[in-house]
Amino acid sequence: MSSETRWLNTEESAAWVRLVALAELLPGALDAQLLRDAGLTHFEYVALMALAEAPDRTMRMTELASRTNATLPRLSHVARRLEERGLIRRFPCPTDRRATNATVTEAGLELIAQAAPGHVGTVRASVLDALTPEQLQQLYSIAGAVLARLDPDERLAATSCQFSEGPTLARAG
Amino acid sequence: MSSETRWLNTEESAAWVRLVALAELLPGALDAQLLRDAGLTHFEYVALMALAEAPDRTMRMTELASRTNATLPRLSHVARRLEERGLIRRFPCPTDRRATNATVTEAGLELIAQAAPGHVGTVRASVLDALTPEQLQQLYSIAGAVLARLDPDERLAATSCQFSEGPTLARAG
DNA sequence: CGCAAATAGTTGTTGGGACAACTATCAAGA
DNA sequence: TCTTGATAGTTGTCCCAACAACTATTTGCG
Repeated sequence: MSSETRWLNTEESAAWVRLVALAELLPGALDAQLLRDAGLTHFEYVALMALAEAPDRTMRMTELASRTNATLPRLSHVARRLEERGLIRRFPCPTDRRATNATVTEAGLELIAQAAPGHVGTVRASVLDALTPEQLQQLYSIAGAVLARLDPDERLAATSCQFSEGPTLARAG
Repeated sequence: MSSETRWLNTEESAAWVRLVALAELLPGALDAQLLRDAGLTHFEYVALMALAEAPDRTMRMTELASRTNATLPRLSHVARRLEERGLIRRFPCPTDRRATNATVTEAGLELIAQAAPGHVGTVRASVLDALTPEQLQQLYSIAGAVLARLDPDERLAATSCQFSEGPTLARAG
């Protein structure tokens, strides 16, 4: 076993408590706004967004799960619900009959196009506007260092920019 | 309505994506280790720890809920489960018959004393050891700035040090 | 070819958290 | 005093995520 436990000193404890509080509150705040304004959880929003920005607005379930940091069972349940609401479609992959492809429908694109401004507003109001440009850069580095520990495979690192002024959502509107 | 949406620029988007990934992965990592090694969720661990460090190892349900950033219904359910496991006891407050006090039992103290080293190890391995002292200070400031937006009442700010080398856990052992 | 192992996905069950509804008690004021 | 409103807590219901079990297909290899 390990030697004597190295307890946290004052600075470590203070930073840790705040980080835990942040990790606890942030998901709820994101879900609350999106559910209220668009009837989507944050996870559903991210999944639809990932599909919207994929080539042909289509992606393999496994790849989508990886990009959104979800297990395949979780994504499967969510995909069923989204499909029932007409926001995505699923169809078997022609080249690999084990696989399933998912596509955002027009209704799905319209929904995220409608939801995006409010979501970005929440992101700014609750996080980005509270930080200086230096802190934004620091946050990037710190989160990167921690993710290297928490997510060694860097599945999430592959997540593309979800907020570009890009043409995807413009087309969707 | 608001004017044109200010979409995120490259730096903002990159930092945001990482922060979301961190907030998504961290709670699961903490729960996983504690559940595996002590049969406790991270929330249960924090609640027990808060009670262990309270005067008389006792706290009002409302205050405990506030310190752990839980709604009262959530805490009530958790408290019932912890009480069924013999880790806490609940009894009516003598001075206010609406209120309930919760106390950690000896078994509860023993469990967290046994769980604490592993938990601190996980905290170090997954977060603290990945950061420089400067980054630790930056994280403290950044999280503080964001919490001021997410948690304006600063309920969590009152959370005391949960990791001191302090005598509380020593007494518990 | 044929079989074992790995991969892709779905489904069922379980457990926890959010929310609403409810009871009980306290506090403030006419 | 009595009555209104606020406070403290519990309970019930619904929804979502974790996990395990399962089917189906593909791949690797003898």
